[in-house]
Amino acid sequence: MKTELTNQTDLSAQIAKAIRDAIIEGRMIVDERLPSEAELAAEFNVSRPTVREALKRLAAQSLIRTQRGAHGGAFVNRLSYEEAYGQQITTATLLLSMNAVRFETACEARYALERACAPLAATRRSPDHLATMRAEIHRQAQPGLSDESFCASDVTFHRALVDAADNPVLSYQLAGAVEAMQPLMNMITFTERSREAIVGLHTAIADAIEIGDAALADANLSELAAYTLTLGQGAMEKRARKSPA
Amino acid sequence: MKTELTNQTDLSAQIAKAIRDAIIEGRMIVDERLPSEAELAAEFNVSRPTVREALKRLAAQSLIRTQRGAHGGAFVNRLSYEEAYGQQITTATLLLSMNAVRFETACEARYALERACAPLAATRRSPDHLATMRAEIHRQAQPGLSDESFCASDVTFHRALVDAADNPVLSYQLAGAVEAMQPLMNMITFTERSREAIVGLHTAIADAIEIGDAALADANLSELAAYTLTLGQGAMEKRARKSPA
DNA sequence: TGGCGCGAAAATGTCAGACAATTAAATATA
DNA sequence: TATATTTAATTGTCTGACATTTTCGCGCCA
Repeated sequence: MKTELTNQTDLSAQIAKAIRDAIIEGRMIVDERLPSEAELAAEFNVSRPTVREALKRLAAQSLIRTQRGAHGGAFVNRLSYEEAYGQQITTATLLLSMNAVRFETACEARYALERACAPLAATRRSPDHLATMRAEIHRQAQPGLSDESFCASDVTFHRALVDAADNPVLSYQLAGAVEAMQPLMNMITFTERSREAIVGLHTAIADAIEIGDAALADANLSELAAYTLTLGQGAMEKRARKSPA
Repeated sequence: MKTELTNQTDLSAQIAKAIRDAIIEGRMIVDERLPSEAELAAEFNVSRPTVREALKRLAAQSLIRTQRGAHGGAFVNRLSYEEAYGQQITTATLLLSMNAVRFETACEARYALERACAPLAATRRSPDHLATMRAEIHRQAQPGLSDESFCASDVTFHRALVDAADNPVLSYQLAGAVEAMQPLMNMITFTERSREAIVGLHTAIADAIEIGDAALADANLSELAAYTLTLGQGAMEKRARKSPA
């Protein structure tokens, strides 16, 4: 079968779209093998390099995977949560860094979403998630921890909190929101006092989650949100004074 | 400069990663022009088709755009909210459809996130967003509307609700959650009674948002969540009976 | 002097054909 | 029967060429 293409845009983009649509609309199912590159080239009436460019586009979105060898080829890939997390994080991080998103905006979004998880987390938290949260709190209390490590630990803590809600779709959505904040948080210099305050709130949150008190967890998260906001605004002001427009 | 590559994986994947890292880490800024394909080929010591495959991978993620012609080339692309929405939606939709996510899980995630927006929406809603919500409610009350159109209108209504929170980062995050639900919702056959109930709740939500009553909006959203859940469970049961495993 | 057309140059887009590398199945061999 | 070898299919990569698009500058003419 020869499939018609216009010559308005890149052929490889059109071919990629045609295959992507087939996958999204369910005309191709998971693990189904696509025709070989040579066959696709014949079908779309283009050369093999052009087909390959199209396939690479799809591979970049984790829509297909390729195998070499005799019974190799391109297969429709089951999009795993891990892959989806990764794409989410990349996209969210770039979106924030490239669009001059205000610290307040990102912070508000992140804590609004995180508070949505708190009630579920309070109900369903497993010992595992609680242990992770406690371990990260302990790490954060270590003196001599660099600001970067402190932030990284903060991210791990919050992801454990989100994962405690035991809803993979929520975890997927939140991955971007939590991780993309890290570059912004990394701009903050954490004083000993501010670390102490954060560790205190983290502990309060973990306690509330442990005893299953959703309202208390929510209240503490709110407080943490407000505190983070003031820290961030301070850091942003300092930056602004150093390099005025 | 010659950049070394291993021969463990695809060269094009390695090249794409090298460039992607440069963009993410800020070593290349928005609108900066990449070296020409020939120059990249020389730098990485590969052929031009290989470089092109790498560039197509990046283009698929909207990280670069290309221009033909004399002063053309590949440029670092400012990731717009629109592009990010699109990727979000594609990824979220596939994630749900390919991983046999239960209706309950998706529904819970969506409404949890949406309720996070409600308080902000109640504070900040613009006449524009309210008008969109009212218009969609009106459309939903039309008799003879197909189930698909009803669902599409539902999505528009909820996106207006989310956008009313006036936080583009939140809107971005929620785009996937709201849109990805549509295929699942499309499986539901809406009776006249259920449409009436939904329109009623939508109206109650819009009213609460309009008068700025966050708690009332939240309560109505909760009720809508619960109602949607029962509708969905009914539909899933019917499907299960029709085609038992 | 000022606009207009036209060609040169630079870059991406596409093609054709070849060879390398990898993998699984079929076949031959001990 | 178990193992080694061949073979075929397929993706990965390279080379070289040509097509197309776009900008720049030059010469021409009013």
